[in-house]
Amino acid sequence: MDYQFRSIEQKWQKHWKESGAYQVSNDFSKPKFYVLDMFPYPSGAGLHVGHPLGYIASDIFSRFKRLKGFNVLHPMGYDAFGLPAEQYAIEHGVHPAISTVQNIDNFRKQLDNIGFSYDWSREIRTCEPQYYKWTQWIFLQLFNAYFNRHTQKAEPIDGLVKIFETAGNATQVCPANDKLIFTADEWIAFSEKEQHDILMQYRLAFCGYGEVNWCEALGTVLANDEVVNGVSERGGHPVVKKKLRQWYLRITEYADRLITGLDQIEFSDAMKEMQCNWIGKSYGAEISFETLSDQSKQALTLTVYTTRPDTIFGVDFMVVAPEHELIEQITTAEQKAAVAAYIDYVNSRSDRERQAEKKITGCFTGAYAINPFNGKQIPIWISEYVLAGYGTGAIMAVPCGDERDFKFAHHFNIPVTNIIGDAFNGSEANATKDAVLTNSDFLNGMVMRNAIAVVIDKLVELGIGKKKVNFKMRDAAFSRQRYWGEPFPIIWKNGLAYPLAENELPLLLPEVESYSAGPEGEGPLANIPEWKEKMLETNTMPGYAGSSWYFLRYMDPQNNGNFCDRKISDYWNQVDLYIGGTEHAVGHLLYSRMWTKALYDLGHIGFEEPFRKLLNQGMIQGSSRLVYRNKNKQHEFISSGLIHQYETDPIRVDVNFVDGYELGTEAFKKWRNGEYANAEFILENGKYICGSEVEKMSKSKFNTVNPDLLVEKYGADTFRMYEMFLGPVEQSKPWDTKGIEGVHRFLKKLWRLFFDELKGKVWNLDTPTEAELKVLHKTIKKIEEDTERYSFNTAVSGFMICVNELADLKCNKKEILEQLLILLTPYAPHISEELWAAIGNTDSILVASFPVFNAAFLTESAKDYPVSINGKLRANITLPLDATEEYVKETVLSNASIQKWINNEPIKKFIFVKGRMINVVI
RNA sequence: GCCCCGGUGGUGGAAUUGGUAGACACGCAGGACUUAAAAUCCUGUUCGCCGCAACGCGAGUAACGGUUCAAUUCCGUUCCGGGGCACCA
Repeated sequence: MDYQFRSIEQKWQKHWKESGAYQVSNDFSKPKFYVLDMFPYPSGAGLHVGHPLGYIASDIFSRFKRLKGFNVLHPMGYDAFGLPAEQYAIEHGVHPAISTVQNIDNFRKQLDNIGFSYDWSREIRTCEPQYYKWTQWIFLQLFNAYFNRHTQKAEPIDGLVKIFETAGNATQVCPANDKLIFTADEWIAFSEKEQHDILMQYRLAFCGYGEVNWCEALGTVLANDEVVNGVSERGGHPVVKKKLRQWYLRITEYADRLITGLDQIEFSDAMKEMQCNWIGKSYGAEISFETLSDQSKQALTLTVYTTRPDTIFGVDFMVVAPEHELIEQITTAEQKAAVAAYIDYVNSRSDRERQAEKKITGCFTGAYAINPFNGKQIPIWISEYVLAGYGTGAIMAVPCGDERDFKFAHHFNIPVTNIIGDAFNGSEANATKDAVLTNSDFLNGMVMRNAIAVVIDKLVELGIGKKKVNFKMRDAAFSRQRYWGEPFPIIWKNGLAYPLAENELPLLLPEVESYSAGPEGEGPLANIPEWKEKMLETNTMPGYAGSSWYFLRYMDPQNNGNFCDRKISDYWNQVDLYIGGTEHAVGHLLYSRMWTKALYDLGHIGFEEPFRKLLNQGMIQGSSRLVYRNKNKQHEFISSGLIHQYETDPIRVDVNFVDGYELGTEAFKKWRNGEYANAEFILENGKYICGSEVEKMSKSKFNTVNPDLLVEKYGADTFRMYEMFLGPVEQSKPWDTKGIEGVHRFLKKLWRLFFDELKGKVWNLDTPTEAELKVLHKTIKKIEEDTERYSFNTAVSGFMICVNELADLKCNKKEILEQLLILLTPYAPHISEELWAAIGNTDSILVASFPVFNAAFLTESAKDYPVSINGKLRANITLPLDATEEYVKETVLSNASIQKWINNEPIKKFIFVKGRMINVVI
C-alpha cells in the first residue's frame, strides 16, 4: 500500500466540502483569530506558482491557530470591479460580469486543487449589488462627514453646519482654502448654492475641479499611485494633466494619523517607510516677501514654503512654478515676451518628458522680492522644477545650501551668497544643518539647526511668516470615467450634488450598449438616457473602493441591514495576520487604513487600524530558458556552452520541457505546432544545455509554471510544503522545480512509517521509548516556534529531520506518529487526515488539539559539553547534569587534551554559555 | 542622487538573545538491491594540509579594520546586488 496522493487528496477535499469542515461561526465565547489574504483580482491569465505562495502561508497559519483552539476567520473573495475586465469587454464584446464570473470559476478550481481551508460560505465579490450597496453606503458616510481638526477625527457634517450657524468658520479652517472666512451671519445669508459649495470643501468625499492624471487611452483619470513614471500602471499608456470635475477622498486630513498609526501595527520597516515617504510630512515655515515691480504699484506679496528658514540670508533668487498666479501681475514689460514663450514651452512638455530629462530651464520675470531682514532685492524667476501643487508653488532659492538651487544659479549665472563659511566650497551645494552661519546678520555665529526656531520666532513677531507643516500626499482622485465600477449614490439638482437616501441603495449598475466614453469626459453611463434624465452621477468609483473595506464584510457577509453588525465586528476586530505583496504599499493599504479610521471616528466600528500584522510575501520570479539559434543556419541550435563559436540569437523556450538546463529536444520540435520541427542541435556531452535568465514570471516569456501540473504529478501536500521549503515567505526568489522531489520523498517516507509496500500496516501500539519521545517533543517545540514566527521553511525542515530520526529509530508507534500528524496538518492536510483515519480515529484531524510540548522529554542525565579555550574549540567533556561549578572546573582541568592547550598558563576565568558550552580564558 | 534591505558551499537555504558556521534539501560522486530500469537504502560532499588510520591541523560567512574570552551576528570604511522614492524646497 503506497502513497496514492491523488485519490487521497480528492477524497478529503470532497469530504471537507460536503461536511462544511471549514465553516466558521461567529461564536463569541471562543478566542478569535483573523487571517486574511489580499483578495485577488480575477484576471483571465490563471494561476502560476507564484500566486499561491501567500495563500499557502496564510492557510498554514490559520490551520495552526485552529489547532491551538482559536476560532479562526479565514475567508476569500474577489476584487471584481476594475479596468481589465472592461478593456476585455471593449475588445471582445463580452460583458464584464460574464468574463469576471468565468475567471472566478477558473480561479476557484485552481485554488481548490491545493486544499485551502477557506470558509467559502463567506465569499464576497465587490461587483455584486449586495456588496457594493455598502460600498456606496460608506461613501455616503464619508460624503456626510468632515474632519474636525481640533478633535482630529471625522464628524458628521450636520455638526459643522451648526457650528457655522452660530460661530461661522473661525474655529474650523477650510481644508481646501484657508483664506475662506465667514461669520455666522454671513453663513445664514449665503444662498443654498453657496452653502452647498462651502460644505463641499469640507466633506471627506467631495467633488471638485482639479488637475487630474488623465489617461486618454484608458479614457479615465487615475490616482497618483496608479501612475508610474508618467504612464499608467495598467497598460503603460501616456498620462497628461487635465482639469476636470472629479470626486476625491480628503485623505490628506488623515495624513498625521496615518503616520502615527504605524506605531501601533506590525508592518515591515520598509513598508512603513514607503508609506511615510508617500505621505511625505515635512516641517518648515511659510514666509511672505514683499515684491517690487515697475508694472504694478500695489504691494504684492509672494509666499514661499521652506524647511530651512535659517538660510534666509542666503536667498539669492526666488522661483515660482510656471502655473503660479502671481506671474501675470509681476512680470515686467521687458520680460513679458520671454515669460510667455517660456510658459508655452513648459506647456508643450508632457509629464513624461519632464521626468525623463531633467533639463535646467527657467525665465526671469523682471520682478524682485525684498528680503525682510536686510532689504536685499531678490530676482524672481520661473522654473518648471518648482511644482505648483506643493507648498505655495514658490520657493526661496539658497544656492549654497541646495543642490537644485545651486545648479540653477550656476546655469543662469546668478551670484551665490555664502552663509556657511568653509562648509561651502564654491562648486557644490552643502545641505548641512550643522555649519555655523556667517553673512547672516543677527544669526551670525549660530549653528544652523538652532537658528531655524529663532528665525521663525522673528517672522511671527513681524507678522510675515509662520511655522508650517506640509505633506507630499494629495487628496485621492476617487472617480473613474468608466463603466465597470460602483455607481456613485449621488444625484445632481441644479448643479448641486445630493446623496441618495439609504433606502435607495444599492444604486444598481445599469446595462449599457457600449462601453465607450460619454460626451465631455464623462463615463459610459452618460450614454444612457434614463440615467442622464435622473441626473445621476455618471462617473463610477475606482478599483480601490471595494477593496478599502472588504475585510469588514467577511465578518458578516449576508447582513442586509448593515455593512457589518457592530457586535460582530467588535468580536472579530482587527485582521490579526494580513498576507499579501508589497505592491499595494501606497494604494490599497493607505486607503483601507483611512476608511477604517473614518468608520471608527463615526462610531461604526471599534478599532482604527484594520491590520494588526502585515506579512509581505516575496515575488516568485520566473527562470527563463534560452536556446541559441545560429544566425547563419536558421534551423540549427547551439548548446549554451558552445555559443562563443557561432553567431547566435537567443530564443526563449517553454520551461516546461526543459529538465533543469537540459532541453527536451523532441518536445521542442513539437512546440508551437512544429514551428521548430526540423531543428538540428549542436550538443555538448550529448546534451543540449539551455541558457537561463531570471525575470518576471509571465506567459509571454514562456517561464510560467502551472501549479495544477505540479499538483497532478506530486500532490497538493508536496506542492504546499515545497513552496514553503523554498525559503522565507518574505523573500523573492526564482522558481526552481528541481527540489520538489526532496519534499515528495519526505512525504513518502512519512507514509512508510505507517504502511509498507510489502508488509502493509506497520504502525503499532507499542509504548514509545525515551529516545522516541525526545524526537517528538523536539519537533513539537520546533514546529510551534517556527510556525508562530512565520518561519515556514525551517518548520518543513523540522518535519524532515523528525521523520528521518523516527525512521532511523524504526519507530512506527501510533502514540508518536499520531502527534506528529497533528503537527503536520497545517502544512500537509490531506495526508495527515488520511493517516489519522487509518490509525483508527473517527473524528477529523481538523478538530484535534495541538500537542503540548513537554520539556521533561528533552532533558538528559549526562551531556557532552564542548570546551573552548579563548573562544577556540579544543575538546569535548561529558558531565552529569547536576555537576557543581567546582566539579566542572576540576573535570576541565584534569582533562589531558585541555591540559595540553592550557600548557600551565594561569586561568583567568571560566565562562558557562547557555548551559551547553564552557569557555576557559587564559 | 536620496532612503531601505541584503551579500554564507556547485545550488536553495539554516544558525531565534554574540557561543561547536554550513542544519534540511537539491545536485554531484561512489556503493547496495535489480537481468535492467524505476523506486528505495547506505556513504561522501566548504576549502587547504598531514596521514595507513581514528583522532588531527589551519583558513573560512563580499573586502579591510575595530570591540570582545568569543563576531555570519555589534561598530566603522569600501565594493557588489535587490527594492523603494525621485525635481516635494
